[in-house]
Amino acid sequence: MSPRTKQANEKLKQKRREQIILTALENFAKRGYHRTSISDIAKTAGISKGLMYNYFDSKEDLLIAVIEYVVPQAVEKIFSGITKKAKTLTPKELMSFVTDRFFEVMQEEAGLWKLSMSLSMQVADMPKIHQVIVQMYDMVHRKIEELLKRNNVPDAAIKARLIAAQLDGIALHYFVLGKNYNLEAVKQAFISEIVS
Amino acid sequence: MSPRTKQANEKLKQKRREQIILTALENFAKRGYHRTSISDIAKTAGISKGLMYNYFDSKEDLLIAVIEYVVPQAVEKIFSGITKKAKTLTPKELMSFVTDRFFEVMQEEAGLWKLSMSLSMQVADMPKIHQVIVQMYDMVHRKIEELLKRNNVPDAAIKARLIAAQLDGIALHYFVLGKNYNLEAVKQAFISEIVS
Amino acid sequence: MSPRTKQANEKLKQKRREQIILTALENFAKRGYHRTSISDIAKTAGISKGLMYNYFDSKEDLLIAVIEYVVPQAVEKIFSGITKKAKTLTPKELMSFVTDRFFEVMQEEAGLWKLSMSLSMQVADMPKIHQVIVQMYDMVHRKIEELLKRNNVPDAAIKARLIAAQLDGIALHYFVLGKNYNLEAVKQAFISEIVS
Amino acid sequence: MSPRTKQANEKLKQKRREQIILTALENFAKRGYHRTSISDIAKTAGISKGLMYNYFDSKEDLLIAVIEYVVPQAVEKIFSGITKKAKTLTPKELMSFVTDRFFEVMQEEAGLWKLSMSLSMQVADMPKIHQVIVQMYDMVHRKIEELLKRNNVPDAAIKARLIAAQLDGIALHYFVLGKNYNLEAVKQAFISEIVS
DNA sequence: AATGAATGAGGCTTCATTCAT
DNA sequence: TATGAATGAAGCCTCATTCAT
Repeated sequence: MSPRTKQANEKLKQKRREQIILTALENFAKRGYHRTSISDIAKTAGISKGLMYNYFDSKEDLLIAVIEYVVPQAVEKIFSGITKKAKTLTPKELMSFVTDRFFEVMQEEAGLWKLSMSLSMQVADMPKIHQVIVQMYDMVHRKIEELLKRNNVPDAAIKARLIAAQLDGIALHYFVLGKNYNLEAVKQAFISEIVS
Repeated sequence: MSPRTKQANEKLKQKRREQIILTALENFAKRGYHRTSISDIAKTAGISKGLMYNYFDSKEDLLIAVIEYVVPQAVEKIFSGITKKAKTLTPKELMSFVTDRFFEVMQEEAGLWKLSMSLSMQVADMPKIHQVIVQMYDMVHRKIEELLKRNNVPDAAIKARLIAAQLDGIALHYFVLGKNYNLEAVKQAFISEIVS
Repeated sequence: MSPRTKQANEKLKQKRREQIILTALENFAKRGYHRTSISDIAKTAGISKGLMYNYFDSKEDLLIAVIEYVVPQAVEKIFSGITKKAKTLTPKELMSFVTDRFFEVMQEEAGLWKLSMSLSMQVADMPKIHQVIVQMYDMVHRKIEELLKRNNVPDAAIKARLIAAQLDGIALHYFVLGKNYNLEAVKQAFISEIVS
Repeated sequence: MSPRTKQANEKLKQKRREQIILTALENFAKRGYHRTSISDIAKTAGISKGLMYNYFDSKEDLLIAVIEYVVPQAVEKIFSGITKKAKTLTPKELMSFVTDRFFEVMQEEAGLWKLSMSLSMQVADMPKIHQVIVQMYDMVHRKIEELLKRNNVPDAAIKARLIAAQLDGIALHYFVLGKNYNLEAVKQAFISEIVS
């Protein structure tokens, strides 16, 4: 009687949701949130504008969904495998490993990174998004802090903030300056400083 | 009509231009570029929308003018007085002095800072603005590099990039996290690391 | 498949139809026709949007069905029992009885009442609905006229129109002014005038 | 220097405002508020949609403006000249005179009348408009009450409500039934009742 | 030089209706 | 019979830009 099984339907919906989110990220990353229209996204996703609103209540909601969907994945990408490696690597090696992962993911997910950075600066009047972004930064701070504690670094909390700032700063400059930025050299310098 | 009048006019025009630019910065900083309308700016500046277009061909042109006018001033603010101090301070003291200035200016000019950071991330299709911003970052890199060279720091070029990144990263986090960010502690930690 | 099943089905369909109609009335009454969506109604009725279109060809058709189904019931409510009472009550008592019923039903069915009044004013391009509403008013006029004739009131036809107008006018004002309208006092005044 | 004098400009703006208001009334009256789009109004008024929003902040604001602009004029039309006549006519003649005016204006301003009646029933979620309409009904009630007091009618307040209800009810029925409603006869009956 | 009325394209969103399943 | 994903037209509104005055 019922059309499609509920489960199959739910799965399809989930797929569609992801498709929209990824298309949105792609668009937002390319032109920024405000310069991207719902129309753009729908067109890129090959669906009608109206359908968007079956999945997300508003453009802002879509943005939140994008961030909430993609950011944890990126963070996970960076820090994943750490627990396994934790047993075989020295703390310093771990730190170096994570840093490497950071730079890899930053380049792979440049769109996401740029988007969240530009959003970070202009969410004063978008409280929901502000909150999501704050949580994201907090999470990263905490993860780095944990790593430092394993290394018995004193003042791990503040030190974590310094390191996170440096990484984000490098990302910022890399995105702005592009090929003119010697990312590899900066990365090596960063690692050798950290590990020293 | 007379040459005098022409000159006076020219001066007046220049003044007005500056006034518009500063008003625009104020508005852009407060609500972001896209959420600020030409109407808003004209109203705040106390002139008509029409007149705005006698001074700037488009909204984007105005944005460029803002960046071009204001960014060098901020950079100058940070590094000004350095040449004078250079004679009386040790290199390390100089470094510490500049860092202090950086944090002061960052807080004083938070609006400008946020604006240029958010623009930095989404200038793919705004080449003129991209160029201005690139120059700004380059200038800062060079200034820090000079300072480091005075301190006989090896690899001054790369080191300058690391420091600049860290400063901008701290600014980024500070703007996002606001009161929840312990700027003072981070700043002290940064300085003591630099000077060590 | 068997005739029995067909009959049962038919009955079920009828039940469902009524259920949709009543749900629709409830919704239309609460938020007005235009501010109520088919989605709203389907959700409230616990069925799918698609199924709605098995029962009604369009939203306007549903509206017509609502009016056609519900209005006669309300009229009936007011005048029901009259023939029985006619034998035991004096004409004046009857009149008073009906008036009481009118005010009762008006309050019980406020939603329906408001809906049909607001529709009454803007049916220029909805001829079907216009017709239903016209019939309703005619029916009421005739019923009142009959009552008056029993009372040997001269010019019963015109008088009926005056009374009907007064009742509807009171309803109108009551709906608009709500608690600020002293319905009880007005009602008493109306009855004492009628009966005098 | 300035284009047009400010006064001339103000006058033009006022004219335009009125033009929009009257066009809007015409449209709202014909098809109701919800079935009339801003587009419709702009088209009828021969202006762009955007211009509407130079004069009114929203569609709802426009509706309020329509009512506030037009209702007092209609009320005035009905009750105007009363103070002059008050000296030469007996109270009953006055009452009859006002009633006549009511029916004239109701027919002349049928659009406005229908609009405000239909709105009356569906403003539950438009508080601003509800308020305006309540005020309108209050005003009429007070005016009638005053008239009755001159006639030394007891219970003038309640009586005024009854009369107002009757008049509005007649209007309601007249609008619904159109040519099938014997307005002239009803009117005569109403007047003779009132005056008796 | 200066105004601000006017335009029109485009943005976000809603919703009646259809149709594959 | 029943679902609800999907469409697309239409609605309200904003705003950069132009232009008559």
